[in-house]
Amino acid sequence: MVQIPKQQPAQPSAALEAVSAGPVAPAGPARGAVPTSADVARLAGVSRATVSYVLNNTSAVRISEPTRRRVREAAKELGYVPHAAARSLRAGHTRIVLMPTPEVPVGPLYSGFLNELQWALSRLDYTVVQYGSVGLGGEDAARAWAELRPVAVLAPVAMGPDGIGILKRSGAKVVITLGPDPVAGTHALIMDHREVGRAAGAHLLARGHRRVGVVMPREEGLDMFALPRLAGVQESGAQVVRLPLAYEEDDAARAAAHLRELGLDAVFAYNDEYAMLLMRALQDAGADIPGEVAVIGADDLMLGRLLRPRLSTVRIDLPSGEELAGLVDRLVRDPAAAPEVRDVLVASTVPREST
Amino acid sequence: MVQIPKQQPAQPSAALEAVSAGPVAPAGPARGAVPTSADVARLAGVSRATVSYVLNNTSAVRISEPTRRRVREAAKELGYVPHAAARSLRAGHTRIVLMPTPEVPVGPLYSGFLNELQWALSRLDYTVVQYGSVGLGGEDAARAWAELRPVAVLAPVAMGPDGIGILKRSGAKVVITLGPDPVAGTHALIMDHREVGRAAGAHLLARGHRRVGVVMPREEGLDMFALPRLAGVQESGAQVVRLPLAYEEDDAARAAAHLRELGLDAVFAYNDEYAMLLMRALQDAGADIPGEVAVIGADDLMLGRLLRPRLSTVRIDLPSGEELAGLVDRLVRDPAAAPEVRDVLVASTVPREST
DNA sequence: TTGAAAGCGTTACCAA
DNA sequence: TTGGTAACGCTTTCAA
Repeated sequence: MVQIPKQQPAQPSAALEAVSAGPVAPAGPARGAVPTSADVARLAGVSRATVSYVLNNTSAVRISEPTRRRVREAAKELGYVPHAAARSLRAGHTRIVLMPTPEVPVGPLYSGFLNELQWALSRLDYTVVQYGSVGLGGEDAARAWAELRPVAVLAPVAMGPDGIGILKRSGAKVVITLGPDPVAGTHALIMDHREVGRAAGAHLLARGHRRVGVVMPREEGLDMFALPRLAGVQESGAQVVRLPLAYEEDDAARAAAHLRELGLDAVFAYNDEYAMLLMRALQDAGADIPGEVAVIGADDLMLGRLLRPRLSTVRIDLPSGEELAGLVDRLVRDPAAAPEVRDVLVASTVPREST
Repeated sequence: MVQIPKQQPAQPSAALEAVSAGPVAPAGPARGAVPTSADVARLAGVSRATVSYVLNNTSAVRISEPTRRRVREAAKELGYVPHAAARSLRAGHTRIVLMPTPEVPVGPLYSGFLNELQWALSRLDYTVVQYGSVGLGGEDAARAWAELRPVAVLAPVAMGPDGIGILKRSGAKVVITLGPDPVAGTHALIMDHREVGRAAGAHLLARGHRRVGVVMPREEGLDMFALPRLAGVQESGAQVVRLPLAYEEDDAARAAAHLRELGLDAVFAYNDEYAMLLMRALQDAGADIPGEVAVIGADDLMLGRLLRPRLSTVRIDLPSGEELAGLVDRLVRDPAAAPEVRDVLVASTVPREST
């Protein structure tokens, strides 16, 4: 209460400008400074409130046409752009949807899915933020994400109940987990890749193959999908041998030789790309496909249809990005809705010539 | 001045809490409300300033160990997470790097590149925001982006000088365009896909092929790359025929027939995937490759090595994501640096068996 | 129809 | 060593 009580609480920035820009009172924004709505107001000769009304087309208030024009012209002249952070600070919420990025390139199918989802969300006027958790554990990652106060989070499987609690408590209206298992207290899109393995295993068994090799990519980060796919094959009742395979020709040749030594009569190759790699190595070594060994991939990529023999595969249907974005939007509007658990991964075999 | 004038200007939220949560003054945050640093301060019995000092490890100030502990415990108990928007509002800047997403799936090479870049930026502690411009024209898009006050923008080619002006004026320290041509006033990473076409054309000419078909994907959005690649082939001096091709087997069969009718002796197939598609159609129609018609792709994907004949291709080297992220970081620290124009796309032919 | 002012959650200056 | 307070840019209620 000693000095400068509350003399001119309204125009502090104007004071700063006077210092840095030169002359006195009604100056424009300082050179190099970003114009604010106050600058627009000053230039248009109105109050900040009026500027806000005009630029947001607030319908509850009637502003005269001349005033509107003056404000708009001032805004344009200054190149004024509203400040999203300030706006959402005031509003108390954001339109941010957080999508933690998978750490690893994760195949054309899934990344296409994420991409589509992203676009669909943008179209619904959400701001999609990709956040790398970068070496943070579950809870630390959740805290980092929570700083952005996202209205919704689409979390990969790693997220546990604690992380979810942190996000919810920070104001996230919706947390949706994508993964093999539901997490208590939130919506879940179950994407159980065991189904993929099961489909492949059942198909191979039906064709009379018992001893099945399952390709396990050596590439980091693919375990997330590879392990459940393996488990699925095992559940189908086939006799399973793991075949580690790096995405390189040399390693494929080695794996092909190994596979023949083991006397396996079929291979589930993780996906179509690894299948193509391994199939080529087998053919180069003189193996007959599917006579000596049957090969099945997954993801139903175009390339499978182009191989000879044509590659059998497991087709994976994921919901469209638009559909999912719609779900997110619906849940944001009605956050009280009971946790929804949806099985969204549908696997079906596409028999072709390689099995 | 009728009710509740300005009695307790300091604790408005506390007042709200009193209403919704029950008892009087020093309550915790209202149930369901997001805890703020003020809540932490209250619980720890210190001021907000002290909370800030403790949680940010401000070195300029010495806080007693017991106080630190009290603050930290209070924060943990409440599940306090700082509010990024408030922080950056106060700070006057963000660590947001805006990366407008391409509207279309754009091939494994480029999307891998973007993905890598994104991770590298996260690792440098930037927040990467993917923004879909969704039908906004250049300037409107720029304005939408500017609302986030990004410290840096990595813009696709579309951005013109006006858009750049808007971003710069809104406080973006760095704008980098990715595209075929530099834009005045900013840094540019020149990715000139004509080089790809030139390399392919030169290679085919050197092998004695004159009449070259150039595959033009019918898929939307790929023109961005396809047109310059076409132009590059034309510049190489070959006689060029455009071959529109959708990424489907049927259309490939049609295109293959058409190509043979035209008597072309070589094809540059846009990329390896289209090359594989077309090559298969040609082979199925009984064409000898490279005897009757030579085929060259681009991007040097693994699949090219697995085809028979092995696919010749144009290898594209882009800088690593880490390198680029480093560049962004350097420019952010030194925004005054003269605009840098770097040619980052290096194309080299990888001759194999298909030419 | 317009304006004044409060307040969103932070941090940083200055005083105690 | 700690606390009070102003200020970041915006929206919105209340008054005029």
